[in-house]
Amino acid sequence: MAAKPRPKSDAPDASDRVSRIREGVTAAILEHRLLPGTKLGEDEIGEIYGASRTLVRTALQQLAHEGIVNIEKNRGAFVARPTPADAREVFEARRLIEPTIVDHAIDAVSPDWIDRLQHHLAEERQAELRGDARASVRLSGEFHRLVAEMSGHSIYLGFLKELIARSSLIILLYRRHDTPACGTEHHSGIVEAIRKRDKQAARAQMLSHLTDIEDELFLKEPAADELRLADVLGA
Amino acid sequence: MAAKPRPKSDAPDASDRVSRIREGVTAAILEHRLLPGTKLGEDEIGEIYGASRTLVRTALQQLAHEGIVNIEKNRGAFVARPTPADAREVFEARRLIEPTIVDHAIDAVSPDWIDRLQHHLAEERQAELRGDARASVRLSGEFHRLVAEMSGHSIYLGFLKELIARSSLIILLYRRHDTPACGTEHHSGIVEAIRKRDKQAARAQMLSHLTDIEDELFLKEPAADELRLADVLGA
DNA sequence: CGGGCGAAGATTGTATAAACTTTCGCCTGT
DNA sequence: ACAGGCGAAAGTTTATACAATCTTCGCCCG
Repeated sequence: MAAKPRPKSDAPDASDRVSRIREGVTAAILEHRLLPGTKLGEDEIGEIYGASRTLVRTALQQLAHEGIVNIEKNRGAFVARPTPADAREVFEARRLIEPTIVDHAIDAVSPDWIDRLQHHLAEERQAELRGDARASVRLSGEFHRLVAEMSGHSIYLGFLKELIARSSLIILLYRRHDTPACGTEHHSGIVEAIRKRDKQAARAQMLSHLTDIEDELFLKEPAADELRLADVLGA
Repeated sequence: MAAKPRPKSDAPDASDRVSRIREGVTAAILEHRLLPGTKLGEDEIGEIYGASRTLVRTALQQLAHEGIVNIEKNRGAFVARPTPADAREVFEARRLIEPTIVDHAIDAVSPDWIDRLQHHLAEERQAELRGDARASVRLSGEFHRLVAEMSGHSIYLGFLKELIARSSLIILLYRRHDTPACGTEHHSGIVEAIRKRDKQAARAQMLSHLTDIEDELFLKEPAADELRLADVLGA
């Protein structure tokens, strides 16, 4: 069954050079190493990955389609800066989609998947324990992606990938305290519900988890740091 | 042909040459003039639109991301051929998202929007009356997009655009009879419910409308025409 | 001394050319 | 006659060169 005569074009083909660039930049954004508004010069990135501008451009266009990069004509690519309105839309969409995703995940549950989830939880706890904020942020998002992969719905998975990436930027911009981005114990509870095949509980916990995250945000028009100046003057 | 003297227009995308290609090809696919599996050669398209392969390639990559074109490495771009499993996922996603969209549309209702919807219904009826199947197919999809635009949710709108485009391919491949793709009278009923601000009725009618469409499909593994051979041998 | 104009530098947008992959016809050997 | 492989042709992928545009900084004028 491992035979893959024709790998689907959507496969996470890590050997592809464009994908390496895209995933590298995505990781940097999701780990909050690249801040919103940062200019992503084509030559600059090309130098780093040893690729020509053609490939860099392709990768940046994909990221723009995913909503985590803005491309301004004749000016270049920048890490996106979601507005509070964007933030509300993203979380509303997640509250709509993710409960349904866990439903399907439970339909597809298997010991193998439970193992994967538990292993992921262990990684999350480990990162949190050693105070690795970047890994924590990344793993928090990956948990949700893992559940979506488990559900087997490629459409929902694709949508959720976009929503998670944007959420990471939103949390960076608008969170109130320095609280850990995503409560690991919430994830643990969701895994428990999945293991018990308790759809009701899983949906409810996922929903309240998402609500908790959004409640930690301060979604007022003045963005986050010193950059509201740019917003006020640029609007 | 001289370049368009529109130097400062920050129009969304309509004046962009890449967008013209993308929208042209999209329209051809949505109107069922380009059939699934059709090869989309870069030279071929470039010739038609008077553009170099660079721009064509950009457009095709965007279409691939939207799911209506498959790009096979070193082989080229082809109009996508959704599987029955894809079809079920697409319609499940639509049943999840679109009722919520009409809810928001009702929150944003205004006489201007009602006018636009009514005008669209008139166009639909006109196309159906003169037996213009291609226009009917396109307008059916555009109705749903219009409601999504009305809702003001850019995230939902983006998702739905993808789902509508894929739906058009699915309907082409799997519909049972030559019934009109999308009942105009259903749309009319939905508009009425929106006009009356009756969320309950609007949601219900949208849901049953989508269910009706899916029920018209024959989603068995042997795809449509002669191409199941490729599936059997390729699996 | 402040502000606007203009040229140089830098960066992106587009086109073209080189390199590689696949495909298909044709030829040879059995 | 047919299977198998060689080779040219077509097409895609990547790189590079050129054109257009924006930004920056210096200079001149008020």
